[in-house]
Amino acid sequence: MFMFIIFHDMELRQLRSLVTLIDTGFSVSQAADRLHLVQPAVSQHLKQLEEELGVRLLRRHGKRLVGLTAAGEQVFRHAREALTATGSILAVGKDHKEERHGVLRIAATHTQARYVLPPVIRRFVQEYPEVALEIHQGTPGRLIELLQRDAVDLAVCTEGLGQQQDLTSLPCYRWNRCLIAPAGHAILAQRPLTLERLCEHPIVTYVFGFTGRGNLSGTFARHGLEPRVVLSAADTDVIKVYVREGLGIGIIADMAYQPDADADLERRDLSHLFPWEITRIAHLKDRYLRVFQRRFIAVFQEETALMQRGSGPIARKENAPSVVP
Amino acid sequence: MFMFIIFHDMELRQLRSLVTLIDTGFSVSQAADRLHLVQPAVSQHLKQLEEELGVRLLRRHGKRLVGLTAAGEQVFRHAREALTATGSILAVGKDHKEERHGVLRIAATHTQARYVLPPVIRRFVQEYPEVALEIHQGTPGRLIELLQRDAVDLAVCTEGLGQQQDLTSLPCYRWNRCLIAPAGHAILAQRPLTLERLCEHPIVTYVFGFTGRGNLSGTFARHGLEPRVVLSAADTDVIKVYVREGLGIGIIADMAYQPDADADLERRDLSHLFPWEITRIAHLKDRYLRVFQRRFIAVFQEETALMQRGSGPIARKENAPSVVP
DNA sequence: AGAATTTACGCGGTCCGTAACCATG
DNA sequence: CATGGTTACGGACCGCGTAAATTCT
Repeated sequence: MFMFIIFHDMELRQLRSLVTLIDTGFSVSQAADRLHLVQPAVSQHLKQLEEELGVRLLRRHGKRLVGLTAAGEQVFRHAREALTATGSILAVGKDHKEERHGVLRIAATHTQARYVLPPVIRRFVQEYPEVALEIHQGTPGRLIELLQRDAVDLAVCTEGLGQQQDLTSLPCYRWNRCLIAPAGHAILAQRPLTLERLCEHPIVTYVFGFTGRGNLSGTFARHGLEPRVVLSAADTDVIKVYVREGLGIGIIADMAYQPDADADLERRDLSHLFPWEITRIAHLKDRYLRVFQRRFIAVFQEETALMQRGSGPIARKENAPSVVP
Repeated sequence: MFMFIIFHDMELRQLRSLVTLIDTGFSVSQAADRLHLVQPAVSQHLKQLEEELGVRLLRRHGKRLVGLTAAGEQVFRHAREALTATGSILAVGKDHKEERHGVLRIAATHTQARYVLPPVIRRFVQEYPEVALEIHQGTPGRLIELLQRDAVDLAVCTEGLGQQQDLTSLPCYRWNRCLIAPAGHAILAQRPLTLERLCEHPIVTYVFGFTGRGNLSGTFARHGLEPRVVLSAADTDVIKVYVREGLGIGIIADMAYQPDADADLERRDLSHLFPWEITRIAHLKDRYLRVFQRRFIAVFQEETALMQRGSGPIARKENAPSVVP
């Protein structure tokens, strides 16, 4: 009779199952679907991981998985690192194999996707016609989540990127707000525009958490003012509609005003009232970016710099700080 | 008849084979030995990697592997990241399973191992009697290599750590040189000691690349002086022997002078002549350090700070800058 | 009861080791 | 011809899918 000591190696699929489990909010079946496996397979992966490490990673209520233990949190972090690294290896391979082919998955807020990205995309597809584009839209919080779970490659975003440890972000351009009102509106005659005067009118602007709303509300609050926001939307187009309806004056991101399409609305710069916002482009830290992904970032920076220099819809007094890392 | 499209996943063992291949200087057989596999297995891993990525990773002369391609370099970097991450996961497991058990692999130069580590180790083994210690010795360059190939956990080192991108290092204590000479030697009467006076005598000191020899030679050179080094050794003990023999005066790291054992040799401080050296403790970047490994670093910092405050062999005027990151 | 997870079991694929083959210095 | 790497092949292992059992909502 012999004793066989069997040595189970930790494998990548087990880590994938763990990470996907967490991405799905601890549903083994959903994780299995995403991984194109059946539930028992994923269950087994998790069990194997816990067995091999000799530590419970998952908190359970009976058979339901409800969260991570302290050990699980640490393992999770390193598991994501490992998967990022292996993903990078695949990306390196693709880059050297067919440099001009691939998929570019971008996530952006509505304002970015609608008003900033179009010229960038136009130039990019011209340069890389064989690269398939995916544009995802969502709140800043959601964009970050998409990056973290590697559902997108790049995110274009103004808020909430600074504090994420696992992301890298590059500043691209800065913007501020402008006022829009139907031609003939009383506020258009008032010079200079002050925070107080804005408060005299009903306001239509962004929902909190979208497109710099935090800094906007904050600025009013810091001056002890309470603007009367009659409607808030996630989406500049919606704001414009209601400003046209006469519901109130609009405060929108300046790059969202289009001289041609919005000729019926008059525009006033508000950059003397509110802090500048910096729009950044972010990706998973330590992730290998394919050449066309890096190129997209460069095109984005070039196009937005151009936009700020006044050849685009927005004329600005000073030159933009064109940031290149 | 059906077409079966078989999807080969990249696996960790393939990455391990690639990384080990490089660590062994591109010998497939040696890599296989280290991995406890046979040559064909490793060969297959490498082939599978190249096939799946669709890119040549290895440069070949006939069947001999001689180096990495550009793509191989990039893949290698990320492969090491992936393995570091999975190694971290195993370490997290061990920490939560048996926090006080494990192996601590330290690499140090001779001076550190002989004169600095002993009191640190004494305290550490008292606190963690169940942790097995391995102490490796080597040149600074070798220590870095050992860290990079994950052959040791920590390295204690004065030179060459700053420039390595893949290592993290913490400054621990600073030191300078001292002069040693047999009692009654002419130089002991000379006050103050200057670089010029040192040059009047034959010198015994460290080999270039060891224990701050670079800065030592550099200092003389910057003053246009050329010391007459009659013997250089990698090892303070050897230097002491020849100083006792009367071969010359010794210039050694100050923490290597031991008042009791070296009572026959007189010591003079030389910190007014040479730059201070900072000894650091380094580990692989992004690697998870087990609690007792972190504790070892802390003990090292505490003990060396104590040493510098004058309760150890070396009395210093000012308090040491106890650096905690 | 029903949804979700774990246990049981069998098949197919594959991973590694042995052995033969090839190339280089 | 010896050293080192690749190709060929077979057996053991195990990972996944199907199906039954179990447990919590």
